[in-house]
Amino acid sequence: MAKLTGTRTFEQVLAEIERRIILSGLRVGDRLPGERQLAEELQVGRSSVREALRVLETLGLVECQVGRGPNAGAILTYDPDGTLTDLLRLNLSLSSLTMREIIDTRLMIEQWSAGQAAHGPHAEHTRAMTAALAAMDSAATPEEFVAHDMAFHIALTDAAGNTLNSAIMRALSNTLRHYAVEAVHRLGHTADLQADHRLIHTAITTGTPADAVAAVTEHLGRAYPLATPM
Amino acid sequence: MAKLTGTRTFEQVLAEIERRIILSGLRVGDRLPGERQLAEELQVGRSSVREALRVLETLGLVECQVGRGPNAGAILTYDPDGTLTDLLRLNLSLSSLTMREIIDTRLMIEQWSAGQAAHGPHAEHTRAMTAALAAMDSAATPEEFVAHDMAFHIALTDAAGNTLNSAIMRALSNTLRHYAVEAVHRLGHTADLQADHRLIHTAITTGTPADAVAAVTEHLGRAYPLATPM
DNA sequence: GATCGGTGTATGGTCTGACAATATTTGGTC
DNA sequence: GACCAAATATTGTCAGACCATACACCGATC
Repeated sequence: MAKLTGTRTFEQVLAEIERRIILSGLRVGDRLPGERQLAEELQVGRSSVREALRVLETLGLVECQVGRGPNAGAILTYDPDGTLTDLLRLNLSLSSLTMREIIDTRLMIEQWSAGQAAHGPHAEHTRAMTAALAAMDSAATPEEFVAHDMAFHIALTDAAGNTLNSAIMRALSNTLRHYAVEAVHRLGHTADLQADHRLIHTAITTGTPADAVAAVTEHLGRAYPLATPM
Repeated sequence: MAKLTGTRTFEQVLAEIERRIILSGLRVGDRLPGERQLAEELQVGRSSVREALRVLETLGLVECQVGRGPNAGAILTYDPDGTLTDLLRLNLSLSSLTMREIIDTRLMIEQWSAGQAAHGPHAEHTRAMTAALAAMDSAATPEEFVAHDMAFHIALTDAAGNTLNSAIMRALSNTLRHYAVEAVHRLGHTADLQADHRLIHTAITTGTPADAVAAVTEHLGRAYPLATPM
C-alpha cells in the first residue's frame, strides 16, 4: 500500500477503500471484504482496518454486522442523517452551536423547500403530508404530535426533491425534537399549529410558491418565536 | 461502566466521554485524558477507547497529537467543515448525491445569507469580501481565482452570522472547487464574474435585502447554469 | 423428499501486551 | 545561561488470542 497520503495507517486504509469503491463501482447494499481479509490484502494490522471502518460507519457509509452469511460484515449504506444528528448534538454540547442557529437554518430550508415544492410536488410526498396531518389530529400526547409534526415537515422538505436538504432537515428535526415537545406542552393546544399546517399543505398543492413560502414563514414564526423572518 | 446504551463497548465509551464533556463543562481547547488512563478508568480495552476517539475525530470534535506536553493527546476542537466535506465527497462517490443537489443547496444558503447580511453586515466580513475581490483581480490562474472566489462567498455567508450555515457552505465550496476551476477554464475570462461580485458587495453594503438576493441569484445562475432560480 | 436440530465456521467485537514514532521535559555539561 | 543528550509520556500500530453471534452445512428423523 502506498505510503503517500496521510501518515496514519488507518487513513491510508480509508483512502484505499474509497479508491476501491470508486473503481469497482460499488453501490449501496454491496459488501466490503472482511476485516481480516482487508488487513492481509493491505498488509496492515486489523486494528487499523477497524479504525477506518469506524470512520466510514460514523460518516454513515457502512453498517457493520456480526455473524455469518450475506448480511454479515461491512455493507455499504446511505445514512447521512445519523452523522449530521451526532454532529449537531455534540457541537451543541460543546456550545459551538446555538439552538437559534439550528432553528434559523431549518427555517431557511423549509422556506426554500416550500417554494420549490409548490412548483410541482410529487403525489408521494403530498400524500405523506396528508397522512401526517391526520395523525397529528388524533395524537394523544405532545410526544406523539411532535413525531407526526416532524414527519409532516420532512415530507414537505422531501417534496422539494433535494436529498441533501432532506438529510440536513432530518438531522435538524431530530435535534429540535425535545425543544418542540416542550413548546407544545407550554402551548397547551395544537389547533393553531394544525391550522398553519393545513394552510401550508393547501399552498403547496394549489397555491403559488410565494404563498407556500409565506405560510411556512408564518408557521415557524409561531412555533419558534425566536426565529427571525427573512 | 453501565452496559445500558449500545451493546458495543466503544459506543459506551463515546457516551461516557460525551457525558463528561457536558458535566465537566469542557470547552474547545481543553484536553481529554490519555487513551490508557481512559481505558483504565472505564475498565475497557485501549482499542475501544481508540475507536471512540476515532469517531469523535471524524465528527471534528477532537484532534489527536502524539508526543508529550500540553499539546499532546486528544484536544477538543471545532471543525465540522472537515466532517461535512468528507460526507459530501463520499456520498458523491457512492452516487447517493448529485452535483446538482449540492449546487442548489449552495444557492439556497447564499440567497438566504445575502438577505440576512444586507440587514447589517459586520465590517469584519465586508472587509474580507473586499480583500477577496482585490485578490481575484490579481489572480494569475483559474486555481488562484477560485481560491479567492471561495473566500468571497464564504465571507458573504459568514456575514449572515449563522455558523452552521457557514460550516455547510465551506463544505459545499470544498466539494465544488474542482468544478469551479473547470468552469473558469471554460469561460476563459472572469470579468463577468467579477462584475457580479461587485454588484453583490454593493447590494449587501448599501442596498436592500431583495437587491442582495437578486444579485446572488443572478451570479450563481451564471456561474452554475444548471441551478434553478427559486 | 422435506423438516428439524446440532455442529461447524466465518465474522465482527474486545482485550492484552508489545514495540515504534514523536515531541516534550528533564538534567547534565560546558 | 546555553546547549545537547537521555528519560518520558503520548499516540500509532501490530500480533495473537478469545468471545458472541448468526448463518451454513449435514445428518437424523419423519
